[in-house]
Amino acid sequence: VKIGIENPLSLSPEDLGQRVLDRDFFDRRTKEVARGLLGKILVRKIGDKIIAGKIVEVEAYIGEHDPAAHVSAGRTGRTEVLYDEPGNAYIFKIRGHHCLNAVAEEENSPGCVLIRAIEPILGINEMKKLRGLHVKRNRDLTNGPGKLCQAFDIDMDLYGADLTSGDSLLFIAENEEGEDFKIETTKRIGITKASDWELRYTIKGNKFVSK
DNA sequence: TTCACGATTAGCT
DNA sequence: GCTAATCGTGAAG
Repeated sequence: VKIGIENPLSLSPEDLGQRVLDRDFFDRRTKEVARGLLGKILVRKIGDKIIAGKIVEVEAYIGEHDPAAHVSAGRTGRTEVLYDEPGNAYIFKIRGHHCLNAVAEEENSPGCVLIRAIEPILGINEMKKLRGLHVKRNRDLTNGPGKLCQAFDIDMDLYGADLTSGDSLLFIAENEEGEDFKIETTKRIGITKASDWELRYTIKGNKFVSK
């Protein structure tokens, strides 16, 4: 069965908790983690409701030597979690919008992967409520880092959340029923520093990427 | 305390 | 495609 917006019940919440990615998945070079996260399922639990979607677009921020990374200026208050163990959530605010990252690499090696777009699977009506009436098309629910955080109700309360536990309010699961895809590599979006570095990865041809 | 600067979005033309 | 709105963070004074 192919996972997608046409058959949103093809994954059960119970299955998703069983398929959670372990910490070793994130304990690799940031580029590998970024590419590996494509096609995986982001899962959010809000009370008895569950929201989930397939990751279709990510960007790698590869450490202090990356001029576009927040850690390029060294360790600061908001970047603390990046220096901790991999597999946790790094969340920050930009111009009034939240952005979700998965921390990669071992302790004191502050790489992370920005989740930029998701294909909705479960809880689409809930996403619509959270995003607001002005959103007409389903593809506009989650095709941007700030949009998907709003659709998944992700804010600073989830800073440092453990993405590797099925009991967590936010985690990432294996997609055993996913179809094959090709990865497209491009320049990162919306940055001025190191703007020619090709660290953005998308599922080629997917309609839910941000551009 | 002030100030400049974005890993953005929505609503225009 | 272009741009105004928007606001937390971090560095300087």
